[in-house]
Amino acid sequence: MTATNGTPAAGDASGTSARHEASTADTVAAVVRQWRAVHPGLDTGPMEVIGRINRCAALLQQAEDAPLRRAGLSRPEFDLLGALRRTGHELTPGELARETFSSGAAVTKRIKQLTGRGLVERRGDTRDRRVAHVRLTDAGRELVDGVLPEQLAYETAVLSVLAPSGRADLAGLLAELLGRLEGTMGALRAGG
Amino acid sequence: MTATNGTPAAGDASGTSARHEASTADTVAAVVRQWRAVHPGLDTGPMEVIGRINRCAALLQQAEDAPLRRAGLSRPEFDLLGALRRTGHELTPGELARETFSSGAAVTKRIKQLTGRGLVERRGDTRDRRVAHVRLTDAGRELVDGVLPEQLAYETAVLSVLAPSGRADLAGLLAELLGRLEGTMGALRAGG
DNA sequence: AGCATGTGTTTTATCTGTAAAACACATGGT
DNA sequence: ACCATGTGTTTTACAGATAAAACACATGCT
Repeated sequence: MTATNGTPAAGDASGTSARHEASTADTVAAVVRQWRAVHPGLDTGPMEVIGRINRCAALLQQAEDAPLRRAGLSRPEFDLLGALRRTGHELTPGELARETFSSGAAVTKRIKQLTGRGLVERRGDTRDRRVAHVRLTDAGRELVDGVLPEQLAYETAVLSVLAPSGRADLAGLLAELLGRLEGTMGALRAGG
Repeated sequence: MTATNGTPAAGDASGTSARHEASTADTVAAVVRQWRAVHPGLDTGPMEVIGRINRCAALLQQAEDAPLRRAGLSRPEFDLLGALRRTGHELTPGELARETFSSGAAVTKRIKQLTGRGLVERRGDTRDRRVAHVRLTDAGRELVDGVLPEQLAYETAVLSVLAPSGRADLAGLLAELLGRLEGTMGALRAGG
């Protein structure tokens, strides 16, 4: 254990240490401060949004795993079962892939897994024999219905660190960002 | 701070709230609507925040991969190199693991990879022969310094779908959430 | 009917991350 | 000095994801 580095910024020679977000001490703010010290010319603004979204997502997913794992489910598995539950009808593997934002191959594996555990069932389409239809078994539906309230309660507890108005504002801003993002995402493929 | 848009349906129990979010048609809103139809009693509020954070993170990471992959880097690799660059000094594998929020084993593999490509170098500690010290090579530093501006420009372009005030509000709210989350995360292990 | 083409799904090869064990070494007590 | 214990790092075994190819079948053209 080297005792030489007690303070985060090792070489803050110039007095350009901005004070904007000293009160909210999150890790991303510290990282941004470091970058600004090394590259004073760069606009680090986007980091404060994107870095925090990524970090929040990582922390929240880790937290969400807790109630899910008690039910023996991974998050992708729960997403698949949830898609079947909330749509209320059968879905094909392709539809499930689109609904859960994962690849077709991943969906195939998950269906195989979940079928083996008796949570979903498959049947072939009678018209088009390429396609399959996947539906929840009774056990699968009961599992989802049992886990979802726990999941939501847990999420509510996690988000209770924010005031209700803050939660609403955050949901609104994220909705705006996400809506525009999902609409625009094809426009900047090779841009820069 | 206050959202300047129409108030998003935070706790609307009656099912006639379809119009508010018709303008911001994001996928999460549709999913939440489906869940409310199936389970009218559940408070789906947290989904609108957490679901959107997860979805935004997925979309943004996919987008960020573009400029990174042109440099032949994955995001975890860039995070490792970036940690070395922004701290300005050598880091041990353990420090790198903490700094990049990944496991020690993953860091070991990445270091091996990046060492093979000549982007980082290792040396053993002379005092404590268990620990290693990792530093950027000149090529590694140049690669980071070349990629970072592209990365930030790309992120700026992606975030330009939001107004500057919206970006600031979002960054502030996420900072608050993240700061509290990072502080509290140990308190609700088995809670519900 | 026969064939080219497109679509839905699965398989294969490969890669990355993780948990748990193994390993290497320092440290402190005796 | 010796040993028990703790810490930093690496290895191992394995689960999971992906891209690309393979596969099965429908559809439309001739």
